[in-house]
Amino acid sequence: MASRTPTRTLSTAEERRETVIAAAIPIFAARGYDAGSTMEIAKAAGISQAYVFRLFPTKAELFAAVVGAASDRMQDAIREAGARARGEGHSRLESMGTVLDELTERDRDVLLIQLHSQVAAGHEPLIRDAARRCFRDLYELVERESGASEEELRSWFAIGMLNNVMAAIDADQVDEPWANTLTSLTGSAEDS
Amino acid sequence: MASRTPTRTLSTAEERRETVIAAAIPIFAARGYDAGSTMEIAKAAGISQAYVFRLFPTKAELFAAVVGAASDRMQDAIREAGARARGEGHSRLESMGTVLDELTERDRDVLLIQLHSQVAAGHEPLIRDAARRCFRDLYELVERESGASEEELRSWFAIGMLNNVMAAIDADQVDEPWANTLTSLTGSAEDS
DNA sequence: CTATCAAGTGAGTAACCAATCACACACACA
DNA sequence: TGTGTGTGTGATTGGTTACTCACTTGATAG
Repeated sequence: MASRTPTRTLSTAEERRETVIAAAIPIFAARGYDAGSTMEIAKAAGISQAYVFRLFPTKAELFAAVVGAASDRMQDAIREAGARARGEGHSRLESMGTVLDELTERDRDVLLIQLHSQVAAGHEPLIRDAARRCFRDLYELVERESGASEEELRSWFAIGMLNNVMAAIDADQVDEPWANTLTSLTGSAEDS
Repeated sequence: MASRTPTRTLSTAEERRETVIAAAIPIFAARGYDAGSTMEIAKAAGISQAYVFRLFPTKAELFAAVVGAASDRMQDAIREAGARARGEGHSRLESMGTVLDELTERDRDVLLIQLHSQVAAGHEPLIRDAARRCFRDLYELVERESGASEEELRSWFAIGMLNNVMAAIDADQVDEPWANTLTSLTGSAEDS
């Protein structure tokens, strides 16, 4: 024990946890909770698989941490959009709409993590809690930032879920009416 | 022994396939593609695991068949609602809205299968194709039955995806603002 | 130099799972 | 009665997985 003088703000183990989470995001995003293996993640993070389990007691807890990180990244994007809207005098609700488009284009992994957390929620209580927490935090943040009505919030989340699913099945690489309609972005006029 | 039981008929392979698909639906719905095992499905169908693989060459093809069956069940519900709307003189688009509510309440497994097919699409081409086919068929059917605009179709599917996700995380068992708003049904006026 | 303790690993283990295969049984028809 | 075809299974295989444990390394303080 004999601990003293916290000269380091982040412990090394804590830094490693960040590394592992960052390495796990693309893997879980691509393969999901069940099919994404801890061995693969360990290799991507440059550590042994054994050490993954020293940093996170179970795979489920690692995944829950990844979901939390993805949620944080979404929240940052939303706050940023809110601030930008205030700065440029746009409607805040309108700018909430464009957040989804930006995320769809730029941070696809985060959307996929969210989707995977929702389906893994069905058979892993820890993940179910993480997925619900993600919704609660997002909901309260968007409500605060946009001042939108319940009906508007419902639509916003609905479009978000549609975007997630379209990303998951790579619908933007299909040139058929359903794919074109369901992947068209919310904020943009079609040509510009 | 008990040598001569009168006329014990063996099932035809096609009948068995239907049985297996029916048995697989709740299992894949609850546990997803990766975590739902063929052993579990075989037991639920009352046959050996080996025979599952005689009826379906791979697990992915079994799952794709399950997705097809789920898609058929959704299409039936939609056609029925369309016919009912015509009979009762309701707006057809309006009745399309209530289809989702009914499915959410009555046929949750079908919604979950759809959701699971979408996430498994990411790492299994056969399933990706099944998921896309499901969307295309559904899209064309709803378009035909409702005569809705692209914007309306987009909203309809978006709400559908939101319902799927809320079902997956059992949001209706959470009494918090986000859960109450995001699970409120489309067709009903709100209570209290 | 040595004691200490956290960071980190190699080498497992037990369980599980998709897929295979040789074989048994039931039926129809000759 | 025999023969062929399709239904069905027990036993197994090769591979993967989450998770464990005994152990080493490296930094730091007295």
